[in-house]
Amino acid sequence: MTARFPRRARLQKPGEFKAAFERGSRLNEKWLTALVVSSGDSSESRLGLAVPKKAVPRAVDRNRIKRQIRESFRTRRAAFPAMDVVILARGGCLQATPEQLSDILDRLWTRAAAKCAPSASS
RNA sequence: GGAGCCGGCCAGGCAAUCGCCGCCGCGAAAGCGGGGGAGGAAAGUCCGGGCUUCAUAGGGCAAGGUGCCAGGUAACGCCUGGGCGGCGAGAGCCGACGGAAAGUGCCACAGAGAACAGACCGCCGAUGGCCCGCAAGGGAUCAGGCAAGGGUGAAACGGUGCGGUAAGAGCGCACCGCGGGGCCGGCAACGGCAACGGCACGGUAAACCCCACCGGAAGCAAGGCCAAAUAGGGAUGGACGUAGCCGUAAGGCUACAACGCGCGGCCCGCGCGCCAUCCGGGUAGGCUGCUAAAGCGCCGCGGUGACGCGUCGCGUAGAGGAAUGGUUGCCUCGGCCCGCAAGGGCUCAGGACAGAACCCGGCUUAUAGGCCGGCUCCCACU
Repeated sequence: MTARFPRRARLQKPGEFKAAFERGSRLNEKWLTALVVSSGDSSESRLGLAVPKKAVPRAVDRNRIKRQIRESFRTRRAAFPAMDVVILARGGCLQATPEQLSDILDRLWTRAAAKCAPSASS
């Protein structure tokens, strides 16, 4: 289970996204925003992606950015507490190099995990 | 060798490893194994179909579209062949390319005049006047004639030349153009031929319009099926005064003879109140539509060709908050550096345009680098 990313580790239902957007804590970094909520039913951490067409007009770029985020999540999620995270891409994220994006994501993961750790431990 | 034209094709390669999405097999499951997993444009959504639902007796009109002819096709605004016009030295390329003799409108500015036209400059002044002269004749230009030349314009009521004339004019002639008819070739668009007619008929239809053909609407979030919980609807049956409390439940106890709601202004009255089963609608959710297709490839036959027919082989992504990727190594191409060169080195965020969403046929647009075939022109050599 080291670095897998099966289907159940994703947010799939509109309700799950809605919960993150309405109740989640917002963590802002350059180009990306994370919406974190400690996951209710699942014991694993789950990821949802929101890359709006407005922020990234071309489909190729949207796919590329989603893949980069997923890859980062996949390799690190074993250390995460049970939480639901929605990563929201904002305008300008196309200018980020893969290295920059990866750094930003690392910061977001640690911040998100810190946010959820106390509630998960209790 | 250089310059260019046309058609077709590829879309960095191999390996290791960590992942993702379907399918098949094993497994109770976790998972494991096997095999498959973006494009030539998947894009723009501009046309044409299939499929689906709704509408529709039949037919007509309208909106909208198409527009040389013939063929191909399921169909098309596509493709092929042919015709005509334009461009190019050529290979070739480009063209909304039906009708202006059905009608209506418009043709600005400039210009004298713009559609059954017109005389600014100009030319002439033969003829009739005028002046000079004896006369022959000469002169100016009043009447008048002309439209060749100048000038305007996108366009000036055929063009060029010769004759002709006072000057001119299709006035006459030759050639070219034009016209209607004839003959010949062609399925046709159209082309050719000789004679005839002195020329009549300006342009504009991406202006209205006329003619011919097409022409119902919306789209896979189409549409079909299954269907939890909660609330509500209907039917049937049962229990039964109602409310509270106790009990897992069957039921028991207490209180009131009364209550609440609906019908109604009020009373009487009537109905409902609890439980079970069934039915239909329908939400979340799930399944389906969903990929075998007007499919692709080889060969043969028919056809100038688009394409058609036949044999054989292949069977090719199906997600659904949406997979098709990350990392590393080697090679390749590119870039940069060194070198006269062969070659060597650097190891770079360098590798075009771009990501399927029901499926096909087209069109249009984007596209690094490269390969193959055919053809044209120029230069050199033999």
